[in-house]
This record gives sequence, structure tokens and C-alpha cells, in this order.
Amino acid sequence: MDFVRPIATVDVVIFTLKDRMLHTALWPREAEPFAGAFGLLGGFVHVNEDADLHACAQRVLRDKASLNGLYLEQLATFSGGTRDPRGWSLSVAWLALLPVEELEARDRVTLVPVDNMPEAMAFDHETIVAAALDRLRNKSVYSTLPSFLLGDAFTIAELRDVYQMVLGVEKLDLAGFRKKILDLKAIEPIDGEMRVGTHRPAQLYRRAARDLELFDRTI
Amino acid sequence: MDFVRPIATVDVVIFTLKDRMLHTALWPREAEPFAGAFGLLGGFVHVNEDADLHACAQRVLRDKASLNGLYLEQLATFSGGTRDPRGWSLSVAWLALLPVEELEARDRVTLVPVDNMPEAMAFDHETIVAAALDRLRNKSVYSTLPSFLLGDAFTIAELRDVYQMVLGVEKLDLAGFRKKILDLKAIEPIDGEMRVGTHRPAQLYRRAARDLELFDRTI
DNA sequence: GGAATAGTGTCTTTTAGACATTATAAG
DNA sequence: CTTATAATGTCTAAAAGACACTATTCC
Repeated sequence: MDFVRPIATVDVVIFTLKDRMLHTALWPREAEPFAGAFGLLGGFVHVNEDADLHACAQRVLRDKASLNGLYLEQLATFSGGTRDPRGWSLSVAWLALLPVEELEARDRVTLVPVDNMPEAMAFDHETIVAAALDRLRNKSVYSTLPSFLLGDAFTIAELRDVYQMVLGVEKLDLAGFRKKILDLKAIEPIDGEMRVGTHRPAQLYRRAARDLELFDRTI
Repeated sequence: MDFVRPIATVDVVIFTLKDRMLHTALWPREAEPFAGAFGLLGGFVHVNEDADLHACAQRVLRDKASLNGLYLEQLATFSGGTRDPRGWSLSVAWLALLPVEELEARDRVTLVPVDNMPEAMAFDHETIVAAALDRLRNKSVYSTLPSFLLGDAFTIAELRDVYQMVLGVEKLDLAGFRKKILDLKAIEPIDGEMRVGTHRPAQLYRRAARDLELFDRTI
């Protein structure tokens, strides 16, 4: 109890899709330390305000970027005596996904393609982003995780594209993907809703479950 | 910076195999809060002593249970204003695996079968143990994780038994398991070393890699 | 030889992957 | 009719599962 307590913060790695590429949302830091450098959205834990760390991450998203109701899962906790010049600190990192429309045009946010991240970022945020990208790519193979980068309605072809962009693969066979994703009952058709274009209209689908679903097999 | 900082601790969920069943190591708490109740091995973060949280968990294992060099991975961070009567706290939980021989006969440790945990434990330790068990079971399907419950040399049949006990399945076909685990190059024979008994001697194997290996496919 | 477990081989079923075919819109 | 993409079906290759068979030890 009478030990010196570490600094406790949360940081959120936000991923979104833009121009058919995965991007991370970064903010230029206004205050020291690392003023001017790019960093993740983050903030101190407020023990009088936050019920727990999940609520803390939600508060930071809401107050600093007006973001609500997006997909949010705990990633890992990063720590040590040297990552923050102000003292021994730990940061509980979170992974967030959302469609780009809900993020664009927010003050000062910069969307950076994940394969072109700035070399130097505030604190150990390069490490945190790398870990988040790992988590996203690994988990996408056996879950509905990438679907949270889309809005409420999407076609099977659009969903396949998202998997391809996240996993960085060339061409998932569309027929095979369709069979698998329907067989897994991960998505369900929205009755009567179609995406139209200069071709046969496509059935629109939604996720069958509000929350993340894990599969036994691979996508 | 001038925010009230939360209490910061680490807790370690130690799993081992005994009597062909998965067990968790618990300790009766000596001090308040929850004196007398069973709890995980844990302790406060010492910012002057610990390089980071991993080092902190290792120090706790070493100082409180004389345990060194076991498998240790970060699980998740549990938090909130109500889990510890002393105040808003966060606990960074770790998952540890080791052969029972390295754990037995340690002062006051109690090995409890995972399907027979005490209803009430200190803090939110039931939740932490449940999360650790989930992680262990899920990750065992596609990794060498269960092998860390064995010592340095084991037969393929012994390794299969460990997978069965961890996953709680009846009978993984031994021939299929042998093909798969060798095909994955997850283990390698120890030249000339055999396990003898009242039957044909069995080749002894070791893990091919010191660290955890993840597979693309399923066990 | 009998009992027990190690280790190999084979057949069947299931799943994945490639790709051809048909469907339905716009222009 | 052409172009474009949606959706379905079919064939093949690969993997998983079941299980028979052989091997080697101790007694």
C-alpha cells in the first residue's frame, strides 16, 4: 500500500480502412513530453471517474475524439521505468476498429497507412501499434474481427475485400469465401436490401452477432 | 501527472498437471484484505526494483515461491474501484505453466483441480483464473503451449495426454497426433534417449524451440 | 507366448481450392 | 448485345479421422 505507485494510462490503437488500405489514427501531441511527435490517443486513469479501465478507454475516446460505440478490446499492458520521462509508467493498450466515415474530418487526426508508420513516435507507441497490428492480423484469421471495419450493411464481396486488406493477401477465392462465411453463420442477409450498381444487385448482410465471434476453423 | 494513481499489482495464475488433471496453485492469504481466503500469487509493483511488469512478475515468483525459469506470458489487466477494498486498483495478470515436480512441496501452496475451484477467492481472482483457463485452452489448440507443463523430455504419447487433459477431450487419435506434431516440426527426438517400461521402449522428444510456437493449423 | 504400448500404413470422409457456369443488373 | 459483378455448382487436391497392422519390450 505504501509503495510508490506507477503512472497509469490507457492508449488506444484505432484502425480503419481508407483507400483500400489499413490505416492507424495518430494525433500530434500538443503537450510535453514528446510535444509535436505523433502518438496514440490516450490519457491518465481517473480513479474518481472511471469504473474500470474499459470505461477509462471509452472516456478517452469520447472526450478526446468524440468517438462512441466502436469495437474495443484490451490488447496488453506496456510498462517500464524508461518509456515515459516523467517516471515509471504502465499503459494499458486497447485495440479499436471502426469504419472510416465515423472517424474522418475529426480535428487534427492523421490517418497513416500501417506499412508507412512514422519511425519515431511518442513513448513506446511504435511497439504498441506493432502489437496491435499483430493481434488484428492473427485474430482475423479465425474471427469476425475485420467486419468491425465496415458499417452496418455490406456485401459478401466487400467483406472479403476487408479480410484481404487486413490479412494482406492477394485473392481469397470469392466463391470459397462465400461458402465458408455463410456456413459459419457469421453473417445474415438483410431482407430485401441490395447494393445496386452497373451489374447484378448484391445482397446486403449484417453480422449475425453484435459481438466478436470466434471460429474453429480458418477463413 | 497530478492525478491520484491507482494501486498497481501483478497476479500470476500458475497451472500444473497432477494426477492426470489440470490444477491451479493457490495460497491462503496471510494478511488483510481477504486474510484466510485463497488467492493467486501476487504482489505490488516496485518501481524502484522492477524494470517492467514482466520483471515484476518474475520477482514475485522468485521471492514468494522460489520459482524461476518457468513459462510466463501476460494475460490481461483487471481493474476497477471495487475489486480491492483498499482503493481503485489494477492487476496485471500473468499465466504461468510448469511441471508439477518443480512446484510440489513448496510451503503452503495448495493445488486445486480447475474444475473444483473454491467458490470465493480473494479480490476478483475467480475471474482471473477463469480468463487464464480460457486462454490456456484456446491457445493450446494451435500452439505448443501445453508442452510447458512437461519437463525436458517426453514421449509423444505423454504429450498427447497433456493436450487431452488441457483441452478436456476424450481421445485424440495417437497415430494422427503423432503425424501432425512431427509434421509441424514442433518437437524433435533426443538421440538415443528412450522411455522404458513393460512394453516397447518409446523415443523421447524435446520441444524444437525454446519459446512458444504457434501453428497455422489445429492440433 | 501374452500383455502392453510404440510406431506405421491405409482407407474413408471432410474440407479447401480452383475454376466453370449461370444470373441479373446498366447502358 | 456487352460489360460487370453476383451467386451457384463441380471437380480436384489436401487434410483429418478411424482403425488395422506390425514392432519391441517385459514377464
